[in-house]
Amino acid sequence: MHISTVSRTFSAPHLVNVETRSRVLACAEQLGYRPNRAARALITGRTCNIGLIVADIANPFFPPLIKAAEAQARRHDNHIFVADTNEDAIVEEELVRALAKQVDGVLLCSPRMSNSLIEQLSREVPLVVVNRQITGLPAVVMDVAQGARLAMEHLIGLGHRRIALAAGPRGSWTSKEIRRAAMLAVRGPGRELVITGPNAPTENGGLAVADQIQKSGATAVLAYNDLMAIGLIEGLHTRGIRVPQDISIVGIDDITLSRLTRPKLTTVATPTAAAGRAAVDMLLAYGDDRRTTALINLQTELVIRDSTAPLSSQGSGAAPAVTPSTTETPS
Amino acid sequence: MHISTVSRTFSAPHLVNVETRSRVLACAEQLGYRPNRAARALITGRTCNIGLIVADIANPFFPPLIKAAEAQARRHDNHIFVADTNEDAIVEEELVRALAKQVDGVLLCSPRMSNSLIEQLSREVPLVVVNRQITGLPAVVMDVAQGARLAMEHLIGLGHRRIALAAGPRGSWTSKEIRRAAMLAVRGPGRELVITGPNAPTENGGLAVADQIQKSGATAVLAYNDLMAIGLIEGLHTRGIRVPQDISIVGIDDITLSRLTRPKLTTVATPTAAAGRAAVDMLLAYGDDRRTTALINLQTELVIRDSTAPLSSQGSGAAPAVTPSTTETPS
DNA sequence: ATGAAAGCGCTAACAT
DNA sequence: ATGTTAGCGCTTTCAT
Repeated sequence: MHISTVSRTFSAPHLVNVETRSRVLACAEQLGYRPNRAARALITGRTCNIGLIVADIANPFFPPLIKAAEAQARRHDNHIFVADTNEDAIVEEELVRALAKQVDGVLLCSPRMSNSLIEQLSREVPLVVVNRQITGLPAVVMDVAQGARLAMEHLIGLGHRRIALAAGPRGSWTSKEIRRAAMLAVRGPGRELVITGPNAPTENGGLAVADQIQKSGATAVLAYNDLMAIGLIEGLHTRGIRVPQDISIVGIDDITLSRLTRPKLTTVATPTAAAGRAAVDMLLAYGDDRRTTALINLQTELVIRDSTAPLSSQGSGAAPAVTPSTTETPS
Repeated sequence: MHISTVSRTFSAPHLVNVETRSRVLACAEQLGYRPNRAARALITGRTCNIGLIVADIANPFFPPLIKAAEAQARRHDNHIFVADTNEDAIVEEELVRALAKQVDGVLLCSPRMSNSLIEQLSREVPLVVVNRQITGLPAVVMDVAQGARLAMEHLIGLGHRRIALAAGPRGSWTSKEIRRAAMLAVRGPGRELVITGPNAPTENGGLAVADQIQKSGATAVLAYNDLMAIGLIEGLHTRGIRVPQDISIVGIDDITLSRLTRPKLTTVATPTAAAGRAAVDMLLAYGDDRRTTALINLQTELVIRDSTAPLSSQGSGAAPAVTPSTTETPS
């Protein structure tokens, strides 16, 4: 029994006699033998590894995506390299190049690079982009534009007329989409959209815009993501502005946290786990017909909780609640 | 200029003429050439990859650890495979074996396997264990025993006498440590420790014990982690029991979330990022002298926030607050 | 159905 | 300081 038979037993079992096969398997079992995938990759060109590059592992938006992608990859006997760019476009590029040789493809989540750079990199290694749409590249996006529209319609329906948008970081496709959709949705007589940003997509980013929001006189805010929304609520709280009594806040993402804060956050739910799975599937399907540059657009939905309220029950906007209309008794 | 010179330029630059070296580097730059690390690993035996196995990526305890480990690994030009066991010991074993050949070592975070299995696996691939102490194996642990003691002393200092412990999952070393320390700390005249569990280390796990906690008559609870503590607060809330007025709750971990819930959670802060870094350093130092099985024990500290209060200001324990002593006026 | 041999991209002796 | 050679563990023709 010789080495190539062993190889066939693992990579093309049907080519080997049933009996020999089981003999090989028995030996392997006993010796704890497993084919070395790196060596195999050297000749087959397939590493069975996937790179997953995210902007910030600790941002609660990503872990569900990473978890789902990892599970899906493993279902197809692939493993996942995870890397964190710290929201830095330079690191991002370097990371793709560094991983290129040891993976079959890279999942680029919420990239901050330029389109042209991404296109260039996609010539060096198969790329699937998540949360961004680039002509000619396979992508998985979540329909945040629709989500932003729903959020704005919700706020308008509640009577709000002056609405603020706390935009996301520079280079974020998602932020641009939200901005575009928000402008469209708010457009109308007597309505106004105030845009602040760019902001860091974090709690601190939200804290930092509280001041501008207060001054803007907006009675409602759509934030780039839940983390910012939560920071913003904190910031407004310390300024004596109550949510939702004085101002309504809507987030985006529906991270686990948003069900647990007080008030519970009204938000646009994005299907992050589904996105992770879809991205992996897309990458693994790359080989089958590589010219098809698919685009998967996942639906979002508005989850109404406690951080939004009708304008009528509110004070006169983001100014501290010392106006006549706010003569409430403590309850 | 020949192939081995190119190789040397990258792996032993000092052995090649300065001029030739820069010529090689220039060419490489122009062609976008990078040494294939898988091929290199085949001969050197070093993959420059590290496996990181966690119980649940989506559990907010892990992302800061993963992020720190990834950053530290990259600082040493290593990459990280991340895998998720879903709290399943079987998956855990399979994962270690599957990764063994393509990494220089594996970081096993909060493993649920038996000690003997872990010892066996450590003979197949260098292992560093996080959040668990196994004689003879390099480990990074956080001193949760000390943390649990601090938490209990805090509660006792507040006048609590009947204290509950909401234990963690079966197989968790951390849970055992906490239990041991809690029993020691609570021991004393007129004091009693009520233990419930094992429980899932999640919000749902906390929700699920709310009932037992209520019936236990405890006036304070130490939970296995913040997630459980938060779930427990929710569960108690729906039963009309207020935290901290009716019952005090302490969590463990100090995840980001615990600063953002209402009430803000009193908790034991565990240095997860430091643990991630330390574990990577330990693994990379493995080669230097492999017999040294170090143990790093990181300090924890108590962070007092709003979920704990003196017994005197509380109702008569976990029973609904309809006792005479709770005749408070709304404020 | 199995064996023999070449070669994936690289490094590490060993020459020169 | 550079070239030559063998071989890491595997897969894949090509023979048999």
